[in-house]
Amino acid sequence: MVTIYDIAKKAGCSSSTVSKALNNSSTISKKRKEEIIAIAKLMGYVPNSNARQLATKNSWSIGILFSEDLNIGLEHHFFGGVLEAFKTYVEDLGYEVTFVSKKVGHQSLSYLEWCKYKNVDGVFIVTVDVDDVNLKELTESGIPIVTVDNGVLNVPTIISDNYQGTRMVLNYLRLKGAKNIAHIAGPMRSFAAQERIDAYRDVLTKAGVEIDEKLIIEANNYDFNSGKNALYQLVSQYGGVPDAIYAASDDIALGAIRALKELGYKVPEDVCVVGFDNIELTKYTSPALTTIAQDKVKIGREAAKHLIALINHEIESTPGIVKRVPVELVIRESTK
Amino acid sequence: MVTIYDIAKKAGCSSSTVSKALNNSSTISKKRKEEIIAIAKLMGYVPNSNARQLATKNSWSIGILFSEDLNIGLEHHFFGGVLEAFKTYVEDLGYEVTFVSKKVGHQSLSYLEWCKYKNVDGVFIVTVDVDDVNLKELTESGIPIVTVDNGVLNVPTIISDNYQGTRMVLNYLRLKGAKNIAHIAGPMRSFAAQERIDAYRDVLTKAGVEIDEKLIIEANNYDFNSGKNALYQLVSQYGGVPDAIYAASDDIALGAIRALKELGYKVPEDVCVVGFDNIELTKYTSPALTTIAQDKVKIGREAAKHLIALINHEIESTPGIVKRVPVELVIRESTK
DNA sequence: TTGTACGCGTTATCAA
DNA sequence: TTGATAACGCGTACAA
Repeated sequence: MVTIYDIAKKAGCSSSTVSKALNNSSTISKKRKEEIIAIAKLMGYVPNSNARQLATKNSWSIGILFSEDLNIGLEHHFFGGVLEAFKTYVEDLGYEVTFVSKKVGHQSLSYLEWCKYKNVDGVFIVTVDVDDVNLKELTESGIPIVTVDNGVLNVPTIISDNYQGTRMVLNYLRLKGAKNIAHIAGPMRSFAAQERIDAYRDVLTKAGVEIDEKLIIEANNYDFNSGKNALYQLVSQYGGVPDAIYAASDDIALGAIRALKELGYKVPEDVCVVGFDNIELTKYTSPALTTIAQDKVKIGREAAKHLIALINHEIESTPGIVKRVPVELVIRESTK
Repeated sequence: MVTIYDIAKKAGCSSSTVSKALNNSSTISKKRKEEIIAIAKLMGYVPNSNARQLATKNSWSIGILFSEDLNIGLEHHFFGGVLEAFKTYVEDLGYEVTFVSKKVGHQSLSYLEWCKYKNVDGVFIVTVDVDDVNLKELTESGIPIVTVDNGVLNVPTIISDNYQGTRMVLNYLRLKGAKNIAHIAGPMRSFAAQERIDAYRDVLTKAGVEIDEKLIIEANNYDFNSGKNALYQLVSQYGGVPDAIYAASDDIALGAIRALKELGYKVPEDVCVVGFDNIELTKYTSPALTTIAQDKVKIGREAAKHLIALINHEIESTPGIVKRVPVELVIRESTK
């Protein structure tokens, strides 16, 4: 490893002069500076992150909280996409991105301890078990934090505009002539699920439609099988099929469609179905799914922007939703 | 921030004694040790990563090379899943996981420079543009590296057993009575694509089947549209449809199925189609896809194991495939 | 404009 | 068993 001392020796100057040259200080002659930079390059000098951070007390690093305790992880297209956009944005600003861990060497640490250990400038909570005992300690620590929808609400949150999405779905379905529109909600522990069901009620009520509670059902989870089960329950409690179904996720919608097929119904002829997310493959299912597209890239980027602003003290941390990202209605074959 | 000096003051001893207590040295009395640990806990002491790493010259950190220059990224289920399994494994051993970046602060760095800057113990190449000029420098640097299939072959590689998978597909299809079996290969810049097409040729030849070059076609990419286009080309060059199609990825298979439908063919009645990957949603498409399941978790974990062994000098680095992970044939509705 | 000297928080050596 | 003291590599007052 070549250090600034090695360079100093070769350049015939002191280490501090080298340091100045490398950090383009203004208190150094242009000639010396270029000379030193040339030598540094020649010798293959690379600064040492630890020494630099120790001296400056400045980490330029961001922690990612991505818990795999849940059955939702990196491979989940939505969170994966959001994280990628986030990473791209902050790396371009010169930050490094490290996963928050619960261990360092042989020692176990809490999230907060790890963040202090690494002296991260901020944390992006992507997914986390909201019941994790370590979580509260972290969110209340004062370290800049942002999150995307995942139920942690005492932290600045970037989230899709669920109301807008729901309104677009319902208006579209009603325009198409659907009278009774059911809603298969996501699990209520998810904030997005709550927002969507609230919006469903609100939009219909404002449109003068009386809410039929039999048309509402909560899925156990966001996945395919939960959607399938929910559909069976819905048909049973409603005593038949509605004109249309608004599902809280694409996976739920696909599960519902599968159940409908099993029951002998056709989509969209007998029932229209709309999902939420716009995951890649819904383009290719048959019928291709009409859905609300969430803007993963924008969500990730907005989360990054917000976190950087917090880090730079340009804004104050305010718990709850700080940014709503517009969604889009993508019309395909599952509605007519 | 509380340091070992603060603890030393409170405990009435020297900082070096504190250090010993905290690192469970054997040259310290049990009583002192417990006393100091108690005080440290009371004061909320957390060690400083930078200072420790600077002193020990030991980083306990692994870099992840995950390039988003390609149109394949974190949101890709396969690589996302592999990375997650990798991360879980190494974090449990006490390593921290950081994305390799091309910038630090305002300065641009090559991959290798970044790795030196951070002093990482090893690198896991998940995805990368194989033509990246920075890549060679990194792979030849001597830093422990592993990768999974992505075309970088001068590095220890963990990969699915493509031969086994191909053989299972072909045997199965032939058993079902398929005479002419087409292969829609992946792009040849991918090593897995090459392996699969080679296996296709070899297995059939060994079974006494003469290879009909008209039954082979290379898709431009691994995605849906490439599969769709490839199918049209295949039908055109073959002058009809074969009994069965073995596609190099699920996305390709789904694209092919879509094209077949457009042409008025039924799957599996007229043509059987088999994919490769077993991505989540293929369970739910109609027809549900018969495919070869890749074991993402095992691949990620094996990559982790191998890298750790390299880091610990338990093994030597050998370029090329170091581990083949078994695959599994998952039979669903797209074959009969 | 340059160099000296010290601090960042920790580990490690060696003498006490 | 404990405690000075010197690294580790870098940045930065402050003096020259």
